[in-house]
Amino acid sequence: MAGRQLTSFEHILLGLTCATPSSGYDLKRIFGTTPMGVYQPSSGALYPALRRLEAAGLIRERNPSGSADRSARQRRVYQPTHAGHAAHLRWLRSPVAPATVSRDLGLHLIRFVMMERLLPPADVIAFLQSLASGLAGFIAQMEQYLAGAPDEGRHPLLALDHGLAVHRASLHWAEHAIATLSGAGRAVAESAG
Amino acid sequence: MAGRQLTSFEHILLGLTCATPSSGYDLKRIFGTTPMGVYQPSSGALYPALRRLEAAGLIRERNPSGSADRSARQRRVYQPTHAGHAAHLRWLRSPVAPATVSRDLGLHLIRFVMMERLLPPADVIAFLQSLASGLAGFIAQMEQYLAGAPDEGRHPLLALDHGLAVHRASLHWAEHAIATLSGAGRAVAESAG
DNA sequence: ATCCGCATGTAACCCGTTACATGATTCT
DNA sequence: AGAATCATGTAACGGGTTACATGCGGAT
Repeated sequence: MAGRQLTSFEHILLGLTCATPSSGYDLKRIFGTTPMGVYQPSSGALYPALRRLEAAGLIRERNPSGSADRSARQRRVYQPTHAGHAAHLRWLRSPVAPATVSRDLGLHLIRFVMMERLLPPADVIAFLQSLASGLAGFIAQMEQYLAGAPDEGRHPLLALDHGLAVHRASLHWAEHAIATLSGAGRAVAESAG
Repeated sequence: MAGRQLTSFEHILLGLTCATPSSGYDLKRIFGTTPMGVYQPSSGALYPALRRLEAAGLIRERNPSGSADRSARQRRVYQPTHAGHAAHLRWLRSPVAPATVSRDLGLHLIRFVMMERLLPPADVIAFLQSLASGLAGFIAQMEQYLAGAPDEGRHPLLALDHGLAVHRASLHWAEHAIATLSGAGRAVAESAG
């Protein structure tokens, strides 16, 4: 069973190997060339994390079949175990904590990307709705704060405006995504029905 | 001189003590009740950081005047030294690295807030302009990536849309802030002239 | 007298960064 | 053969989190 819960980084690595079995180097390149490859993990973070996932029984090395262990190094390709796949799905389905919706927004976006073809459309919609709800709550809090405690100078007010603007953009995006995906889901369901 | 460069956290603590001399507990409460007090530093992070800043000669304890050192504990209020004030100003004036404009956006916002009344309006405007320029570059990169490598599924494209939306919101905010502050600055200059 | 909140501090643990080391494969 | 790249790994270091320890102050 789970000794302790995984790091965000470990969850992401697990998800990537679930999508396509990869070696550490592959994963590094994925982070490097991927859309938002803003984060480039170091070797000292990547390989120990993979060993931890392996020790936890969530991923295993593919193709230990070659009998001769000579030249056994070079290109360890990892793939998820049953437990690993289950853990990944659990992570994808874990609820959006309203309190951390702002801080973990990037992580939620990564989860959203990884949900495709692993979660039924209804679950994805529900995820986006809870994300939107959390964002709306956060925005409401900021508006309330802004109404209650003004007069700290122009810059703090402008910074609050920034927070409001970007979170409203996220909220609008979530609503747009819900509309897009539920529309497509309905179309698929209709064409199949 | 500077033994090593400071952490972002240390820079923020230094800036807060520059704004108003504070004890560790004060700082903790500031993080707790401040607008975006999303981050609540732990005692194990806060107090060692203050000691590091003290050891670096950037802050010092106020009021060691009371001759009796008995009950010398309780409520150590820190204030910046000359070197600390200078270091803070250097940090506020440090250029916006275009490559990290997205990752460090929150930090740049904090810098912006702390610039008020410490930096001349022209420097603030220049800061916002370089921030806007970096954001525009980042947006252009994302648009280019989006045009070049499509067809990875709907979710990745939507996630990219999200990134574009929030960074466009940041860019618009920066332009609005520039307009607001330069307008106000001009008005002040005119009324003074 | 005691309990609770203020206030500072410390130790164990974990993990990421930096920098370096090493072996295999491919190119010239 | 030699150089560059692929590919994995390790050691030192730094700093944050968690959890615990401690002491002072005011309230009942």
